[in-house]
Amino acid sequence: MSIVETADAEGTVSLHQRILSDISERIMSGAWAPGHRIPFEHELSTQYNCSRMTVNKALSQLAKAGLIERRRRSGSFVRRPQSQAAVLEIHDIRIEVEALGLPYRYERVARHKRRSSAEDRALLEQGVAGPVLALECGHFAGERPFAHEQRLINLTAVPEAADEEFVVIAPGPWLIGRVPWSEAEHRIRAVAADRHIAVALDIAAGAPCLVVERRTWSADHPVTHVRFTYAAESHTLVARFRPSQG
Amino acid sequence: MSIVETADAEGTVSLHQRILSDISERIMSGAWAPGHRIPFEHELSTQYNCSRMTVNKALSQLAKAGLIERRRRSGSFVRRPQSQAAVLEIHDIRIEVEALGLPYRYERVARHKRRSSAEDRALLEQGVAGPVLALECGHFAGERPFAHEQRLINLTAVPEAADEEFVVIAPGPWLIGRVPWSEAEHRIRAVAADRHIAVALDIAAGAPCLVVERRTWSADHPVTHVRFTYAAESHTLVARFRPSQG
DNA sequence: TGTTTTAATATGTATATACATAATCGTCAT
DNA sequence: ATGACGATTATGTATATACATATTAAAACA
Repeated sequence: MSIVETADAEGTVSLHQRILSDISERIMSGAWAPGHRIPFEHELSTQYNCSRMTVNKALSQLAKAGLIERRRRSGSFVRRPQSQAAVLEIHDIRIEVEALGLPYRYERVARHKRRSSAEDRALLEQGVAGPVLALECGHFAGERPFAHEQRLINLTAVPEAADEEFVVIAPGPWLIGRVPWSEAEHRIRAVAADRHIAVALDIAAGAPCLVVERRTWSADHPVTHVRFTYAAESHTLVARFRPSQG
Repeated sequence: MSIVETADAEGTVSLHQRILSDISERIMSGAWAPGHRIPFEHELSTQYNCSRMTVNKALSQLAKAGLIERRRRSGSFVRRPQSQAAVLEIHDIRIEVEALGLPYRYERVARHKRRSSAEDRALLEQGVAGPVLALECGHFAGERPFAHEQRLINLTAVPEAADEEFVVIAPGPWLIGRVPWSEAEHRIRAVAADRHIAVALDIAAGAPCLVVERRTWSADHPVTHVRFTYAAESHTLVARFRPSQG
């Protein structure tokens, strides 16, 4: 997402939006190089014939987006690109499959309720042992396996999950909207399919797979750990770029 | 990144920051569930004993962050988490290697200047044929290959690159800071190593690899296409979670 | 000359005010 | 009932103003 909002059909944008996009344009195009001092608020308010507050609103947003740095008494300066960040959109698998024009099918393979093992606790980053729900699910695109899901749900954080069989609804959509998440972490890597995954995805053992692991917290309590395994041919993650972001 | 700024040592935060974090806290904790109508601006301005403008500043930021949705005449409502977006930090490979405590070494394997082929144009999403620079580079962690880089640079967009040998400096760091980028796209997938990659990374042919491809534009002109290939064991991409983001 | 004090300046935050805009509600006529 | 229409209401944007705060430049002083 760009910090510049797209104008609507009539092209009516607010003044501070226009100031923001004008300046952002000049920075992006390189016309104002990193280190360059952009005009003072009072200069811009004269240029645009508006109040300083309006200019301030635009510049504050640019500063928050990391495009400029503001220093009292000195002015505002174009920042040099720092950490490059890309936004990964994490879609629902059903949506992904249907976007391919293929019929989606979900299947619960296994479901076990147990007291968390040391391994479970490591995956969940859970402090003390407690009840967990371990799920294994298949996601299909047409007849072909699309992704294999291995999930742990912390029943201390989400006790209602104990009453759910997850035969009809997949745990992902079930959790979303029910549990407010505050933080999560993704790990993405390539692995060779082990025997178990090879059978589940109907590929050769040792074939390359993309693994996306996600750990979710809600208010400092671990909620779930999920590992999606995709056969190499079936999946590419796409990330849009975000300039800036301080 | 949280939209709630961290307070400084004395705990002095501006009032609109406090309002923002109070509300954000209640949403994150689930106290205010999705669909809940949060108090009107005039109610909050009474509660906090401040002007409506101050409340508006906080709520506007929450809306932009995607935590709430604002509807005229109706009020502001907690949004249910929509598209989940994760921020991928794209680091410099040198930094990544050095973070592992290993000595970093860069090596230019090949460099060809040529008129762009149909394949080149497809990778760059370049309209018409023009001069391109094709580079192949190795990145090493200690003695082991860490990543293999295959890059195309559009010499129409970056003519100075034609004079650079890229023996000492890697093309990534060279381009960064020199070319202001405005947009990019990443594709991440797992592949089996072909003969060429297997030799370059010193792994078996067919072994799983993580491929990160990046295409960069600057002011609508394609600048570069790069493909990094990592041996499966050597690399995991980590993404932090961003709740919201409309 | 070197140090301290003071003034000037740009940004940061907050206020009261004004009017625009979109959506909803109630009323009234059909 | 149903539709038109005006009143109401919450948000959206912008203004002029005020004072706080950080930082730098200039002036005063030892």
